[in-house]
Amino acid sequence: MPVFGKNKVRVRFAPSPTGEMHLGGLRMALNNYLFAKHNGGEFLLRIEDTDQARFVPGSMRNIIETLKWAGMDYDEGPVLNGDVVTDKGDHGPYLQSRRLDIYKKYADELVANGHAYPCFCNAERLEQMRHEQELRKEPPRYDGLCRNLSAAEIAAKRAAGVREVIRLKMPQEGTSKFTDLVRGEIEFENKLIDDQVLMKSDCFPTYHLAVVVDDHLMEITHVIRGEEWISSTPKHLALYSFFGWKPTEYAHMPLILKAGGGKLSKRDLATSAMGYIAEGYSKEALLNFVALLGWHPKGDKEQMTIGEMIENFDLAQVNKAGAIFTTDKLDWLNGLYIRSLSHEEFSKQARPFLEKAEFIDAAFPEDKLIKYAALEQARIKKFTELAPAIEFMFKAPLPDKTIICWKKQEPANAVKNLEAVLPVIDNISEKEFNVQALEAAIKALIASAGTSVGETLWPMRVALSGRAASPGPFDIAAALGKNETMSRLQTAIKILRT
RNA sequence: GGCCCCAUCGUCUAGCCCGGUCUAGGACGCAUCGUUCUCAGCGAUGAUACACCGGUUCAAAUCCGGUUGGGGCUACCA
Repeated sequence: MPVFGKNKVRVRFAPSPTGEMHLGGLRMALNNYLFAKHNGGEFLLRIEDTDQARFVPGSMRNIIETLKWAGMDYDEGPVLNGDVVTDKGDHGPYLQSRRLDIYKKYADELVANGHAYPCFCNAERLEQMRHEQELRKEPPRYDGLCRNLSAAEIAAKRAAGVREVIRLKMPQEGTSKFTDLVRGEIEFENKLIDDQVLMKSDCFPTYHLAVVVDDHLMEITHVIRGEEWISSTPKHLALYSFFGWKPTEYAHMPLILKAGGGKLSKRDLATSAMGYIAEGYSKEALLNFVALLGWHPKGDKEQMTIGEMIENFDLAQVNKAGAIFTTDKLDWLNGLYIRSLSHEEFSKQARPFLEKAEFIDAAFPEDKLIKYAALEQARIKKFTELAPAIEFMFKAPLPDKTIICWKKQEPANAVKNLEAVLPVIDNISEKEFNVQALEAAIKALIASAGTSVGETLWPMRVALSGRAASPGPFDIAAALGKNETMSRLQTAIKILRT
């Protein structure tokens, strides 16, 4: 296991509770988790709820539940007991809204040391300022009006009750550079970087202050986050330097893009991570799929278990370009997963979907369901496709005459062949009514008649399934049982005779 | 507009750091064939990519420069 410095690797997943966790979040969490586990380190969860305007109640619960469902247990982070949030680990609290006094203390320290300053500009002035800058074709940024206020001026503003924020006093010379673990060296000119607001007028910190303070206090060693944060990294570096702290390592992951290009938003995804589960995807396939977005293991093996992903994960193998999100591979991966299951396990996992669709009830016998579900196991890509696929097993079909006949087959010929099948099937005992016995008996019948296989098997299969495309006739018959098989064949004969 | 990041099949990507073994590999998807009553599955085969222009070099997907294109940031959002 590689060890980074003297300290144990500690990484965090730090989402904002602004809605349900979507695939982008699941992917970021997974990248951090895999990195931690690969290096024998720790994985923490921190909730970045510093924007009261965007806060969505219940989203923290969704995040915690999604992580739990995905099997990404965090070593430290918030824990929900009913509606009460407690902390697991000794670097808490893990909700930023519960750390306000901490941020205040560090912001004050920055001001005291001349690395930050109170700013009294209101929203209107700021907007006006930006507008004018735009007209002059200048980059919009804070003009530094409050940068060098005297103590007396500050006192006067405060006495007058003007709302204030704390701004970072970004150095105006030199450059900031850092080595990104996936991109190499990145450099910015300091004078181009804005005096970022650190503390808002509601006394909440902005992301920039909170992330640096928390990552330091929580002893985070590696920040693995989205590429959209690259341009704010110099601000974070400045803070580390002002506090006299050692910055974390940085790895900026490529973004997931929507089909036409552009950042993937909640709207584009339509569904949350849990929504994909409701759609019938498995955890295994989803995690595997999401891991492959931007990362590729050495070698050609793309289907991996979580254990294999942990073993193989390497930031050096992360791609720099953004990945366009399409679900073809997810469907394939899910199909592989479904086919890898035993019939029993498949039926067990599929059952909740069938019950939820009110397709069967809780009383439906398990052994029967195993047989029915097995018929379509190799044919479906997600669990939600099972109900419509096996519906014919529950409801005897009334197929159209033209479908029952094979190719150009005459109805009379189909009737003849189905009638020949009847006694053969009747001859098989209930006890031996299985695929092998059925196949042997019926193939023998066809051989002795000297006809082509299709003119018997096709009408028989359609009689049983009602569909042009379906599982094979012997499989259906065996699952259906003798009585129902006989009955469906007779029904088909009647239809053909009308 | 400014700053930053990026650029290989339709998509996810390998290769790029350490130039020749790349007439560019794999996977998904697609097509065809085989197995087969059908569908699925499985097996085989096939089509499709180094954005462009220069430079360095005996040799460039790989190094350098530029162009173009895409993306991100440019909030008292994260």
